[in-house]
Amino acid sequence: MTEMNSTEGSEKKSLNFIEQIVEKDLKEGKNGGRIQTRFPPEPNGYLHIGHAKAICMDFGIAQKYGGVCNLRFDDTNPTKEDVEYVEAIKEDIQWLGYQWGNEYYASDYFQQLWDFAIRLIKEGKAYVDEQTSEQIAEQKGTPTQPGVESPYRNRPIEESLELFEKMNRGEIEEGKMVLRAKIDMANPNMHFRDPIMYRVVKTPHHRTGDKWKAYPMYDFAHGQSDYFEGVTHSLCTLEFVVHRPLYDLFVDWVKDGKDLDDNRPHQYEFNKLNLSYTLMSKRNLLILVKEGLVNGWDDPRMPTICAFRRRGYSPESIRKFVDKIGYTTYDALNDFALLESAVREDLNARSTRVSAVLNPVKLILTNYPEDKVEVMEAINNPEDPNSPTHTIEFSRELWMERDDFMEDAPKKFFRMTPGQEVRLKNAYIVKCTGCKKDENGNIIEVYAEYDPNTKSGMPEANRKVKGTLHWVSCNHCLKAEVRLYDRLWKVENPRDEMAAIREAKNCSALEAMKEMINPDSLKVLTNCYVEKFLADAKPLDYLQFQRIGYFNVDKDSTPDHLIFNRTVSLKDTWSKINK
RNA sequence: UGGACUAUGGUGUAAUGGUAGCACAACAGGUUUUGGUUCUGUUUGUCCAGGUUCGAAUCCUGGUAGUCCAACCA
Repeated sequence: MTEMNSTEGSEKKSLNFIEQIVEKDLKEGKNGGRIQTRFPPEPNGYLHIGHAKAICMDFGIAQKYGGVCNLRFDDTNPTKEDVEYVEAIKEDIQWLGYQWGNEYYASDYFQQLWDFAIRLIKEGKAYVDEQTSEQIAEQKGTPTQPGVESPYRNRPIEESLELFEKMNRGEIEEGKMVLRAKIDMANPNMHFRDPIMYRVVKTPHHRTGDKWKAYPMYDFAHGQSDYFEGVTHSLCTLEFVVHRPLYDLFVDWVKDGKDLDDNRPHQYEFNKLNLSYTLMSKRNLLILVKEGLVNGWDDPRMPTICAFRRRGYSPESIRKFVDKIGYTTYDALNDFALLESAVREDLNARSTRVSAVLNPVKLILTNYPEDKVEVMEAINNPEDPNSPTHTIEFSRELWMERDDFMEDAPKKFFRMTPGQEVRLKNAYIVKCTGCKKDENGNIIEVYAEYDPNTKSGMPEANRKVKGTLHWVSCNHCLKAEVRLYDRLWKVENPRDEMAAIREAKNCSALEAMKEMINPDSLKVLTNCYVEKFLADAKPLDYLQFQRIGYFNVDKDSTPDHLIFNRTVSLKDTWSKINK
């Protein structure tokens, strides 16, 4: 955690608006000079990269200003939540490089919240409403029209008290009664129009079982939970701006004049992450998984944290990305290229360089002895001055990339073509002499002659040659499957595009998704060869297949069936020229 | 159309009344045993109209555009 600051925070950077607020509060001695935040996920799904942005904020602020960030599961809706998600969320946070202070649950406060609700009923600030949800919605009005008061609004306190108890004892069916705060049905802020505080849910809770039948709503739980825990800065995303007055009101009520006035949580909102070519909402991700459009929550094309991990992204690269996009109050759409540049920057510095041929064609060095095998030395990472090396065998028959040979090549093709010299990385300079084709004209073998005086390390090897190709020795390599991932969506803004398609065609979310999905988002290559050095590679090892991209071992890989994922390609200026 | 919030190059983000800067992207070139990396350079910006001020991206007024709010979700 501390070394993270030294690597990532070394550049001079201006403070974001939240940091400015925190520094000001600290200076003024608010909350006794204490900083406490929380990361409050609902355990109802997997964390995605949008959550990573919130995590970096919540944990980052506490870390930077000597405070604490607690993990609090916002588990107030048992119909959606499960312990399965609790564990996954904890794993993802830790993988990102953060550690919480305490592990809390909103369900820990059910009793305190209940007592508070009882107090509000007794003070005439809350009442049990027996109307249907449709009736309540109707009376709520619209943003442009005020609401009307419920006929139950002024019922006797004793009646509400008794009914509220019944709600919680399971004597009331779901949907038949709710507890509402008595505030202001005409308020221009919809959240003030007698918001629902409690509803009946009979699904057992993943932690409290069937102890409770009445559960608090988000607005009645969040601010109070923050207050109970001593949160000073309650950070969340922009869509909660309109909730803030209600947050403050409930905190005022629960404080009830106790405590110093500045000893209370304050909510601040920042912009959530929108990424181009990415669909972020949990609801839509769930459709992708359930309908089999992807292979699970950690399919490397998903924007979930576990998918990025499986795909070979480093936690540092995600933090670096979040740091680059910053925090503001503007609803931005971030370019996916920025994330890719962050992961390339990080992986360039740390990945082990290896040779892999994804689309092989045989290269025969006709003047190289048939039985000879040489062992060449390859540096693991040229970016690292202290880099170790590993060895790779060289022989007469090699695999090279099919794309690296052209019989009739354009001028700027610095690769294998008859009559032209190229360098074989870490080995010799060779001159192409021709090729052999099958009856359909497909190239099946490429021929070249090597220059024995140009082995890497020899003086002659310094001769200027335009191209350098990677290769593996046919008799000294491993067969592998390689999975190439591309963006899942064809359109830059899938969220807006999906809404537009659904509006135009009056179709389901699934149908709209099928229209936007990129059919080439996954290409599986089963006939690849990698150097032997990779036999022991593990899923979290960072690799660069030289001249191709960054890769890692997939979690499903076995010694008998090696599987690699492409994390991200290398920048490729040749393909641009070639277009 | 009631309320809340927002607007700086193609994208994101600084400048906190005093020289509009940085990153990504794009383009051109140097270096390179990865057409990678790296280095140098180039292009492109304060939504509009008024006002306050010696001075406005910044403050004020009015437009325009966008986001959010009418779950017994969080």
